[in-house]
Amino acid sequence: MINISAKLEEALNRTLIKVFPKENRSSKTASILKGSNLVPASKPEFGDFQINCALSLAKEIKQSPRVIAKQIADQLQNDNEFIKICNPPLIAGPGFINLSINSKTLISEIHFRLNDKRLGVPLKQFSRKKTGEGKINNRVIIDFSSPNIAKEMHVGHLRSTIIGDSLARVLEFCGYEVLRLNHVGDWGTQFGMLITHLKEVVPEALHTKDVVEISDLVNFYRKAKKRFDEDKTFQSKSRSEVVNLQAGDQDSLIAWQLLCNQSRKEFQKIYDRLDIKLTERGESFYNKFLVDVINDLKIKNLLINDQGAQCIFLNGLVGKDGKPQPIIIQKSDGGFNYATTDLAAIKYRLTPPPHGDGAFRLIYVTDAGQASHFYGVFQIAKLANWIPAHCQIEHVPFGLVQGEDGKKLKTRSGETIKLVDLLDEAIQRARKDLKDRLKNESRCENESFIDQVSNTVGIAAIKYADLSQNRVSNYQFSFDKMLSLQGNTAPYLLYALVRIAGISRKGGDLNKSCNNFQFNEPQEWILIRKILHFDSIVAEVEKELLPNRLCGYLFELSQIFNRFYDQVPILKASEPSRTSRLALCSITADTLKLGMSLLGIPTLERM
RNA sequence: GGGGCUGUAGCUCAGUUGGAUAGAGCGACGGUUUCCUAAACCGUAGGUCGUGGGUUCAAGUCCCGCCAGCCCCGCCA
Repeated sequence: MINISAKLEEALNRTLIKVFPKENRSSKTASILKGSNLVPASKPEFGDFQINCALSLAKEIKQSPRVIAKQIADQLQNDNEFIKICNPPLIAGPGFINLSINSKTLISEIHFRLNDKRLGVPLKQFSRKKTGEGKINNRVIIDFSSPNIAKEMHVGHLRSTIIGDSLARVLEFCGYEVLRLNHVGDWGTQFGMLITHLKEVVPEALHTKDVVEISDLVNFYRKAKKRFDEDKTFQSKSRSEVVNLQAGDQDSLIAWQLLCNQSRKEFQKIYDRLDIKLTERGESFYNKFLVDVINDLKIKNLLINDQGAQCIFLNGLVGKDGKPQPIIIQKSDGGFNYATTDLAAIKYRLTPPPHGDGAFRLIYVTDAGQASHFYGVFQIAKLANWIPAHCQIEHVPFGLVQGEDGKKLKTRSGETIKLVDLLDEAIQRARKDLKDRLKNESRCENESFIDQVSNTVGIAAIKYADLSQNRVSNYQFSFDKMLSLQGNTAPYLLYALVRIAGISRKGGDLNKSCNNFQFNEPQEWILIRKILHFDSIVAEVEKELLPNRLCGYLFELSQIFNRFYDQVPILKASEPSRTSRLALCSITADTLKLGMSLLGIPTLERM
């Protein structure tokens, strides 16, 4: 109801100018009336929107809130645009004005939704600031997932990957050009030992293509790490290997590529299963810009040499000992660290093409533990003037994944859980649930149906459980809860869609149009109002970057639909109710499908 | 020591930026199936919003203090 609320807002502003002429407003009155005075109703029984400003004005203009509310309400009814879309305002409680949209307007919105693929969600209007290519700049970079080369993806990558993907989908839908960047850990000291180990174990890999399948990279990493910890000679070889690599030695680069490619294949398997698209651009990409970062900071007099390291001291950053806390940009041995790389990345991402990405909004989806790191890095970028005024850069933090014991999620033996295993277990459990149900209901389905359903349900459950929680807090991982058939879970939402598909199979034409919809039941009106809220929810997620708001909405929509389905006959209803109700089913299905797709979750016809 | 996040029903969590009697789900208890998938629906019980102050017509929400838990803090990312 974004367009309706905009119209009401305009009508309200016209009204407020009449009731409180601008020239007569005290500064306090003006500040109260500045900004939006129309808010969504706090409860359904209060209507669709409410106006609260009578309460805040009472003291200032020395009139009772209800008297003020009456003046506003009376004046609203003189506004032609207002009376077209809204029922007469009601004054309630101490001085609230409750507004409810009239049924004619609601029905015409329903007609509009039936033919609108975007379901009322407007394309975002971007600032007219141009990119280097001369287009209006709508480019956003979302930095998410970011596993480390030669290590397996584990639960730690789950939230970043799932939340980042959903945010990318939402922003794309809103009209952004989204660059999804996978900032993989493909550079650093660990490559010394990996390459040394590789050269010794499978030397032929360097000169012959595809002779090595490092099928278990983790194992490979472990062995290299073990040797590094135990063997002094290996250690020194590894250290010089890092130097070789950074100096661009041919063999070292080949070995490095080999490791990266192998990891890439492993990562891709997971991304394919999760249906997540990412552009890989690892840390190594920024190597050639690191020196420029140091030079630029030097020129701007921001660097301080402290014990041989190039540092920046930010105001207010204090260390354990109470002394100012530096951020190290260049180590005393001349090497760079992650702060340097992140700074180079910010610079590159904001620089217009062809020397950078030219994005105007940067989003980093990483765990909350990195909050202070990003705070520091963003501050430095600001000090160095790398962030143009129209650009925004934000860290989107999320909490830990915990087990049902409230502790960090681990296997029984205390090891990190592999992401593959997590997906497999969810699917396998979904499969078992499905088979039990088929047996109980004496249904018979073929293997491919069972595969498809359990796969979809399992992945959906994992994604939805993560997304449905406010990302800031820690999240308690539980297979039982996420796969449960009741409550705010993926299976519950999927089931609502399956019910609608069932209606369609049993002869309900969901594409039939009609121009005399008729709704008589309260369940219908509740559903209509919920459906029409979709657009403002998407707008909210775009702004707040909180996918759980969308999940909460979809769950409530499913609940309201289930109630409607349970209490109001559809196929057996007489016309025009039958067609009217089928239309509601149709838009509910479209809304659920679109909403789920913004979460990165596919849907089913039967389950 | 400094900083961040969290604290809401037995459990897991919402709470749309200060609005009306604080909401869901699970679990518990009770009910509903000649009818579109009952994987559903309806009802009951359950609260000093960690705590103490403050701001105001109005505070779970804003400010200050305190308590508890988790996380981060010099050459790892």
